[in-house]
Amino acid sequence: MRRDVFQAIADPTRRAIITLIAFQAMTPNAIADNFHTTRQAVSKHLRILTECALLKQEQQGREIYYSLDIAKMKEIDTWLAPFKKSWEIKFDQLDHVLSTLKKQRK
Amino acid sequence: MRRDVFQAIADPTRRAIITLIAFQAMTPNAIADNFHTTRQAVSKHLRILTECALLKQEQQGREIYYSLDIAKMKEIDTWLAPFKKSWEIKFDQLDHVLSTLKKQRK
DNA sequence: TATATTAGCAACCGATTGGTTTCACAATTA
DNA sequence: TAATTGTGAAACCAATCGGTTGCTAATATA
Repeated sequence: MRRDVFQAIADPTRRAIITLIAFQAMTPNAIADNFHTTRQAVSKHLRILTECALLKQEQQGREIYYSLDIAKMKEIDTWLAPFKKSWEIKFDQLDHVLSTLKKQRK
Repeated sequence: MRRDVFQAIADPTRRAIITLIAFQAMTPNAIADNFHTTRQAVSKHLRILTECALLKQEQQGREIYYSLDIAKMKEIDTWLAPFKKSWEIKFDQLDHVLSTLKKQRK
């Protein structure tokens, strides 16, 4: 089945899973503990996220650790990039102020 | 009906519409000319995009011009921002950090 | 060896999706 | 005024979605 990153992140539960495992790899059971659904439902979400390469699997004994593939997340940003310029121009002045503040802090 | 930006951009036709009208406002008929679907199908997409505030309408006589609300597009970038930091680090560096963390966990 | 744990798959279900055709209505134009 | 044009809404349809329950396979543990 053809999977699309944009279709994958359309579901709020899947976005929550992405945020959840962003820092550390987790097993399906551990992930499911964070949601009010069955383990099987979460398993389906993991399948969809894995099929579009947003998630990587690493088997450890009978456990499978799922982790986020940051490179694939960049795909969303790539699509967004052309539009991004528009709002960056709008907040250009603010950006300038912020970067100046950062430099001063360092 | 509850509309979500992420659900809105999940459809490839809707993403194409966004790209199409990014530069200039267009009428439903003009937009529909660019797709192999009926005008009514495009009208539905425009409704969904408008409901989640990605599109703005401007009536001119009997014509309605649709334009992109760039500010709403930023919402996607906002969700992406925390992850963005990860891929902005050089990838080999990130890989090193991650593998070190994994080894520490074991 | 027997039992418990971890995980994915299959079948089913109601709701939603994206599409179509048909229709209604307002604004332009002949 | 009558016909045309631009648009949205309604009704319908097959396909997909997110969820459930029940099952099987593999690994770990008593």
